[in-house]
Amino acid sequence: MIDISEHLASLNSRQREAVTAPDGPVLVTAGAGSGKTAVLVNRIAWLIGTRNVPANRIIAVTFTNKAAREMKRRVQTLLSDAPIEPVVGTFHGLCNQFLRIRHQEAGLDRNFSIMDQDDQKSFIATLMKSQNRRFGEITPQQVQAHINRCKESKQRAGQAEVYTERYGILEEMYKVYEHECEAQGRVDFAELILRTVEVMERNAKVREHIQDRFQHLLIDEFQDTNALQYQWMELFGGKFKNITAVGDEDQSIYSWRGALAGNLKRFEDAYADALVIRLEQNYRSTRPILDAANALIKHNSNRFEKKLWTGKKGGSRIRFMSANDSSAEAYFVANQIQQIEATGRKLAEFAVLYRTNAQSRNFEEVFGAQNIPFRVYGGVRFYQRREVKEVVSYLHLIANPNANDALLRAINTPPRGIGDVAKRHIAERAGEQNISYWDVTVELAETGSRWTKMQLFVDLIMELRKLTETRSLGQLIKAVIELSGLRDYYEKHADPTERDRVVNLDELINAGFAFVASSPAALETEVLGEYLDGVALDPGDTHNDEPEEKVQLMTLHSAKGLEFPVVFLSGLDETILPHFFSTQSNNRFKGENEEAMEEERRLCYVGMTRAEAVLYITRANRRMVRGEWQSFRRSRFIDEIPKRLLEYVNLASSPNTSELDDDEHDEVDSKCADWMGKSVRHKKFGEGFVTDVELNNKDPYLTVKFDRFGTKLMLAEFVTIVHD
DNA sequence: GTACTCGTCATTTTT
DNA sequence: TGACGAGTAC
Repeated sequence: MIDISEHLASLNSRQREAVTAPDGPVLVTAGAGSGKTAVLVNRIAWLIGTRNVPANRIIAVTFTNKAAREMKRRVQTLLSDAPIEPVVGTFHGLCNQFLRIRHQEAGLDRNFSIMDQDDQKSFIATLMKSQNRRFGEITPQQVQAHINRCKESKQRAGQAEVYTERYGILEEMYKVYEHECEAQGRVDFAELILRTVEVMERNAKVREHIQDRFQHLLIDEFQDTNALQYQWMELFGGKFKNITAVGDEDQSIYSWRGALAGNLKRFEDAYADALVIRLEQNYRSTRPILDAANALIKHNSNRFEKKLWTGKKGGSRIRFMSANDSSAEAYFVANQIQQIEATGRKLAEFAVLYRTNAQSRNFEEVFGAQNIPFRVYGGVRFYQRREVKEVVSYLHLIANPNANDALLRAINTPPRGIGDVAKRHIAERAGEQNISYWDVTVELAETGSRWTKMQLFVDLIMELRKLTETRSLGQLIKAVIELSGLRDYYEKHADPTERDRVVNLDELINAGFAFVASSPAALETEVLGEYLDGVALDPGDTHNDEPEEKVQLMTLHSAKGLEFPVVFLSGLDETILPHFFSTQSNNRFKGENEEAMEEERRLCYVGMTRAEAVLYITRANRRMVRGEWQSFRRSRFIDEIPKRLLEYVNLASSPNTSELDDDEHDEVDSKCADWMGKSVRHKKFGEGFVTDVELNNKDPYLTVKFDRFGTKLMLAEFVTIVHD
């Protein structure tokens, strides 16, 4: 038995309650920075160490590979001697493992390959082209959205009733897509989960086996689960119902991808006996930051009321800067960073957050000019680069001869004289004879001298396939790059930006060698398959682990889950944050899209709660948008933050931040307590109750909801308390 | 079959 | 502004 009581002692009582909750469903709603990961990690360790649950009978699910790795690492640290690890992974990663083992039950090709969103889109585009017909207004993205939406609601092609022509085309393409995926052994992200759910539902033997095996199921970031993932949870945890779900509806920022924050409520309703624990103590941010974030998120109506608090004393006001234009905004940020850095902070402690990727340009230019090292997260990922994708499609074709679009990409890269005519010929013959592109290519190569170019390509692939048996992955990738002529092609290219691609080719070889070192697979041929899964499911960051001394630039979405001592939340302008699309109506009769607006507010909330000590909010009157100057008004979100928490600064301000003293805090808190929720009477408006209290120059301003006159803002002296 | 030019189009993107 | 795909010129 492993004693983790020492670790439990470092938790607060609510956290401890969650960690040591008895068997049965547990729902933890955990505010930003309230230690939800600590709860999950400690609960796993407690189950293994104290409750003697075998580690391999615990399954924990996260959304990102990074989070999964982190969780594994921390559990391992807590249980230093434990020989077996719990099963920890992402929804997609776990489903992939499930399907690899049971590809027969799932009706999948043994070597099925996984398509990421990009692959899926271009696959659909290719299919649409090969249909040789007009699609009117319908784009591949729309078909993709349709397919993914259907799969998320468990709908297969042809199951929906078709009322409009448009919908008919979408359904038709869905059918073609399904058929081609089947034929080529391709599986998209949604399919991984849908297939798993289907097998679990259909196959009682598999279901019972899995349900018996996993005594405990834990899910992180529950607000981000979609309908299908909820069903996955019900199936995997269906026998013991020892399900621990952790989430925060206020941090739900992926509803546009099908995430249903309502799953938290659904869980609470579905498992009536669930132990519900709310974590509201924040360990990350100072009080002014928290107060501001709380005040902001309170403007969302569709949420469960909760208030984050901290035991921390002190903390400076949020510094708000309104610049004349976007470059002044960036100069201000650069300037503040330089000044604060001089007082001893490291560059990696600063983060600049923005709503859209396009905003990073401002900062990149100015930081470059000011010699501030920075790192931009996101952008074009390593495995999305053209030259990398080219090598990867060779690998796909080597591993899976049915991968038609991999063949199409590889066969003429670098250019070797096999153009559109030849490709079309391949596609047609494959269609007529119902065989793969690869088989056609082999046939053509054998039929005569007219296709010598194809013979060379076939020889190349055959040779490379042979190498998989004797060479390591790194050597194989190297061979692909050399023998295909890709290296030569890029090295001799006239355009210098094209020549730079060679660097990425070399990096890819390194990645191949590094992967083998960390891969559990025994055979070289299996390593290739695992590597390709990883490319799709866990492309990782190219420069991930190096502890860099650089300012971090990223979108609000990618900042979720991270924290930084100093945060610059930039672009707080109407139509940027909140974004233009959420200020638009999706319905002719309503002014704004309320749901979308609330998601923007949550996004802003996520950004603010990333800050530990210092939070800046910046904006600009004018910005360059698509090559034109545009004017902006400040974001409504700024007005939703109480004035007393903001310090207005300008370009010339030094970062000596003004402390908000605790007395003032406490006074505010006690004044708020005096008035919050009380029933009051006003001479003219009659009776109502207090929904909010703000202090302005120490005078309490009340927001009062009157029975007959709606909501009014007024000084407290104009009303009298009727009763508590 | 390949290289260039022009027109179009622009949220967020864990997997 | 700038990235990307389609269409045109070699």
